[in-house]
Amino acid sequence: MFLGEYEYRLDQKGRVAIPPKSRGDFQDGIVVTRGYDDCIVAYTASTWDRLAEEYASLPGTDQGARRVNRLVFSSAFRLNLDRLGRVGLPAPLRDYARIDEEVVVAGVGRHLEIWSKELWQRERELMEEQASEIAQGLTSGTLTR
Amino acid sequence: MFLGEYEYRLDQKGRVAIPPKSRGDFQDGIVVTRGYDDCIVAYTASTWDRLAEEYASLPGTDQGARRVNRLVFSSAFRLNLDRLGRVGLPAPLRDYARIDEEVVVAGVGRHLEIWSKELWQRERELMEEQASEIAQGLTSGTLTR
DNA sequence: TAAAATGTGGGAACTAGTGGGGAAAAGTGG
DNA sequence: CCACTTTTCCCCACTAGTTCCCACATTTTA
Repeated sequence: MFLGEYEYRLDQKGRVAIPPKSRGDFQDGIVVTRGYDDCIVAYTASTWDRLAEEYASLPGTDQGARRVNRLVFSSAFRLNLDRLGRVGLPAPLRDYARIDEEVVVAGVGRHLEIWSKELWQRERELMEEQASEIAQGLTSGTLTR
Repeated sequence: MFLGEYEYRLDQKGRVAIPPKSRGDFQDGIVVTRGYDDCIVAYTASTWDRLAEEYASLPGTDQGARRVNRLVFSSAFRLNLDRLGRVGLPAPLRDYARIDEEVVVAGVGRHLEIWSKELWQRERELMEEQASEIAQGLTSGTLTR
């Protein structure tokens, strides 16, 4: 399980460090792709394989499904960590997530997310707002039992 | 079950002692994360695993649920006590709980809470004010059943 | 009162973060 | 098809931060 929040700095070659505790999970490869909210998402090889199967099983007759497939697969890059536990972020993803130099890597359960520090801080505020609302909704649910 | 209230002092490296009686509960690891009211919450490994499962079951398609996941998992750090029963508090959590040097560790049933001493004292006043009111409401409720 | 345990501080070894250089591969133009 | 240029990838070195371990002094307990 991926946890925690870590600040890193992109070097001049566009590489970012992966938190040491998580490096072992990416020994078989790391798949970076577009996340939903202007961030880059990183899956382990095995998690990606499972996701890819699900996406691939969508009906090819449906235009929406075709578009989803196009986006998902064309946005994904299968890479490897270098010996020092870094990964080079492809330019299209860097642009999408508006990453320049200061970066936050966050553990979100089954995947990592890579954010520009500025966007992360903005997102954190939104998270806190929504968390309190949603937490109230959950109060009557499973989480408090 | 965690009980009691203990004062400690953060050392220069950001480490805080865990009350001796509770140390055994964290042998398999300690998960520290953001609490709701400017404090740090510490769960045992097994308690955290149960919580994480429930959170992970939220739908990934809903933006609100994604934000909650982001907040919950990125705020949590899985650590270990050192041989002397201390744990190093990650900087993001220290900042959030405004912890500098004087710290209160409080047992709150299933989890521990780590407070800056100043905030704890303020919170204690609020607790005492509200406790009598709230207790009355609860008297006819679950607590007495 | 004595012994054990605990809180606090410091030191050393190690790990991790960052930057640079060289080789291989790919792309481009002749 | 070949040669040159550019980019990408891999490896290494240096520095800084972190973690682990130990020692001391104070407190608690028997």
